[in-house]
Amino acid sequence: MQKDVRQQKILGLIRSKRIGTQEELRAHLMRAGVAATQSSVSRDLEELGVVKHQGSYTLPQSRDGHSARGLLGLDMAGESLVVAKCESGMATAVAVEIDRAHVSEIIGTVAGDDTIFIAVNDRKAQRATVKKIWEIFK
Amino acid sequence: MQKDVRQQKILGLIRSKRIGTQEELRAHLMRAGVAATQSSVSRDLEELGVVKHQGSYTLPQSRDGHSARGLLGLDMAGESLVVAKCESGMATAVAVEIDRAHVSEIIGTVAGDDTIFIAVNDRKAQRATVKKIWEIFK
DNA sequence: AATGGTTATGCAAGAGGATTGCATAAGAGG
DNA sequence: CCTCTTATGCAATCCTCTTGCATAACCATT
Repeated sequence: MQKDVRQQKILGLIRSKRIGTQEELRAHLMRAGVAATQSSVSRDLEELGVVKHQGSYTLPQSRDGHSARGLLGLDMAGESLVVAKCESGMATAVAVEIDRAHVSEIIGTVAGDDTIFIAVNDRKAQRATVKKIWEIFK
Repeated sequence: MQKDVRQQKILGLIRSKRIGTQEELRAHLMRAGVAATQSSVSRDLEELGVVKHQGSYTLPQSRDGHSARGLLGLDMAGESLVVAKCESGMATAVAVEIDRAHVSEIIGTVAGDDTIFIAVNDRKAQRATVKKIWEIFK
């Protein structure tokens, strides 16, 4: 499926560049090897919750460098693990918050000092989980 | 879709009756107005995490909060992880007990506060592991 | 090891949703 | 009103999920 890849690229693009129109975004996607029509871009922006602010697309409540309550990043490992990187010593706190959110795809979490392992069932659940956790901490 | 209804009925059935084979389960489903083949039943049981224990199907989950020495339930994630849910703070103790049992399929365990990740090789080992651990604590 | 009973699974078909592009409507700013 | 930009109804297409069939794998017993 093309959609997830495209949306990820879009997020990357609007974070790194000033993008003023959907056609402009579309051109960048093209150059990145992702074909898309303006229709799709429009629908993606809607889904991602991107807003146009002062003439360019941006994520609402954009993070200004400092991490969201201890969470530094999310990665996927294999097809049934999501790995969360946290600030030193914050993993447990972050894990508690994730647990409290009751993300349905999450089967279990184990926290170390600055890393959390999150068990899920498959790639699909992985994607959904990353997305949801990111929502919690954004 | 038929699937959700069928799986709910299955859960109800294995909780209320002693069911020893998938054909038996299938017959009960029929009587409840849900047609199904043995293939579907097999896949449902897999998805639901149902385990055959002492000759009858059952869920590896303690219903009544009161657990078998700290173990609340077992789940499978992907094809090489078993996730054990424990009472708060009990994960390490439960893990020690699991380790002591020397379950041959278990490659390693990591315990957090109330969750244990248990690494195994494949689906088959997963099933065997859930069964064996459940038997230890039952 | 063969057998009989039970359970798992590869494959292909069908059903239902999700995704997309096109055309076009709606909106925004001059 | 005109142009540029964005949103959306519709239809075609693509995918994923579900299922049954056939059969393989498994397991206990002899």
